[in-house]
Amino acid sequence: MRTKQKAFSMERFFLALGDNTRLRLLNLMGDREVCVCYFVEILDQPQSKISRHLAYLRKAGIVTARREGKWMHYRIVMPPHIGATQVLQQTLAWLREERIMEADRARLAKACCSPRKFVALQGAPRPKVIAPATSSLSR
Amino acid sequence: MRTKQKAFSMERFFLALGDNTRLRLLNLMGDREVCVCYFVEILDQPQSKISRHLAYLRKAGIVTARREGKWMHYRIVMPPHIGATQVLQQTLAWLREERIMEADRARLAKACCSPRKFVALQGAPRPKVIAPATSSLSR
DNA sequence: TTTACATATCTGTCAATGCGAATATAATTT
DNA sequence: AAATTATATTCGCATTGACAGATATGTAAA
Repeated sequence: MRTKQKAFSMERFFLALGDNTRLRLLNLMGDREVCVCYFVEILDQPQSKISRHLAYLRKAGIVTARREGKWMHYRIVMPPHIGATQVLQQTLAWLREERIMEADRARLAKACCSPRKFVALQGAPRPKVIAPATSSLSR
Repeated sequence: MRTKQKAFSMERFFLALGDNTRLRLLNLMGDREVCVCYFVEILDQPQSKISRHLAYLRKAGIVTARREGKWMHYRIVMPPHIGATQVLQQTLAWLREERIMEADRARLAKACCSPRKFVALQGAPRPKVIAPATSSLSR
């Protein structure tokens, strides 16, 4: 059983966005579900670092995880407040406009199209576009 | 001469929003210019704490200060990136919807209407609505 | 059940930030 | 110029969070 979630807080929400690695992760997710192994390859950072930041985002209520065999897939979920949802949408739009973020997305696209070039990704499940993330409020 | 500003960074921008005191300050400013003494009274926190957080917001490029005699007035300025501007606007909208933030604004309104009830505010310059904050981009 | 792989968590260290208390600076008044 | 008012900065300490490296857990394959 998962440890009890702290109540959603505005402060925590913004703190979660206040780290470059986490912003890069959110940018890579965008509107799709991405396997952890892709993050590790694309960002070229130690796996433990990626995992820690994903956990942080999860605790802040910004992403959720789904296990599929030995792979974990992460995706963005809209937070339980309209206001937060709209801020997050704007943030994602902002990410789409940043050069560095664009470069990350390009590397991900490349890895998806020809995973053979990324030895570590042989056989890993590809990112999949998902239905537009909805706020937990708009049921 | 002011010490050199660090370049605007997305990370820094969100870190600046990731503190409850700073969110309350931004909420009180909204679309007006507010004197430090009002913040101290309304939030009922030590002056040094208020000042430190205002300095943080200033360094993050989210507010500017203007001196008028012995009083300092702070106001929100839109950051030098369209994306940041839009996120900030959404954030302010979100603040307007939060209960606790509403209560702060109510106290400010009260202090403005009858500063006599707030001894410390006798003679202090009242908050003034300003032209809608514009991004430094849209000159 | 052993092994291998993917991911998560723990450990120790370091830097950043929060805080109250005290002090410094700037403008105004006396 | 001294005293007063408004605000800013500094100090010492506690907390948080980032990091690399080591280790633990969960799942599947052999």
